[in-house]
Amino acid sequence: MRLSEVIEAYIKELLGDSDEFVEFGRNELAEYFNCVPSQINYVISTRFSPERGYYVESRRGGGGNIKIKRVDITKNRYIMHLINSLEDGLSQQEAGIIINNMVDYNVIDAQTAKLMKVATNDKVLGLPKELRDEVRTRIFKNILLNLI
Amino acid sequence: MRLSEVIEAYIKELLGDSDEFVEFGRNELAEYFNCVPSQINYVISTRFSPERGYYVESRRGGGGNIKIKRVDITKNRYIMHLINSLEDGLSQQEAGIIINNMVDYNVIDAQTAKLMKVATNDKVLGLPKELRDEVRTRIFKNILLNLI
DNA sequence: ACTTTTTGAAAGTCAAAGAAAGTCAAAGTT
DNA sequence: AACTTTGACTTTCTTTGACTTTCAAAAAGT
Repeated sequence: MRLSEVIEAYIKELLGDSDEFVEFGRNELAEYFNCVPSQINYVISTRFSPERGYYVESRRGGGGNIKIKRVDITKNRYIMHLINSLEDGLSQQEAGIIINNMVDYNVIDAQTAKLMKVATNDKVLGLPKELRDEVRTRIFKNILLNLI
Repeated sequence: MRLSEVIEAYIKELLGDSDEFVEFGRNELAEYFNCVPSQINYVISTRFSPERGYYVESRRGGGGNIKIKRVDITKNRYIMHLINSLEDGLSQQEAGIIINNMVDYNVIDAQTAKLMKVATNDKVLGLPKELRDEVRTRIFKNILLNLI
């Protein structure tokens, strides 16, 4: 069994059924599994992505840590489906259409829609096009995930 | 738990909901938490700055002390003040602290706070640091603008 | 008595040290 | 070829401590 799979399983074990954050120190975990700390990052980025229904947060510095939360993907199939069907490189226009649809379907309210539009707006992001669409996609997916 | 957070929580506990000054000796507090006095300054400057809606006064010399008060302002003024006082190059941490304060001040609800945190999160933005703080600041400011 | 000086008790500043996590590419496996 | 493991280097946040500034009360000078 691959180490990354063991670590993946361990974190999922920690997560259990609850929809709470599970929290740990990267170095602790690495020590526990006798691997380099960056192995943990590898596991997180390959196994705990938004597409798979996970939201990840972390802090550096003294007392730093990593927090992972599992979103109950059965709870909102519509949103999960959306997340998985999103190509990388979402344009502002596409995002806008999706957001409007969500309002129409009462998935989000007008205020949330507005904020989502602002946070995925071309001018606000203000990056070269390729990068912009990439960043927008990440923001969009993660916001979606947190709406569930 | 980080000492700085414990101290932050303690001071907020002291402050409660009242709009009175809370008053203490820097050295006393440092002694109470078993840390160097300048730790208190660190907490104050990172958590209780004017930008975050606090007013701080202090006196040196014999019988010197520190007084902290929550500034009571309306939502829109709070937001306007925030927008104007935001430096370019906001870190995730700073954004997070400000968002938490907005919740404390009942300027935004928990759901909006979450959305804002996601949209200003390092991992979600996933850009090289120079760009990241810049983009985050734009997103943050524009969301604020749209809350008015 | 009334200034002026001293002195000690605070608080402030700032940079260095410490403690985590992140990145990225090279090396190893399957 | 694709996936995994490793490690050197970077970035971020916190803690610490030496040094500075300020203030008020006591001491000293007039």
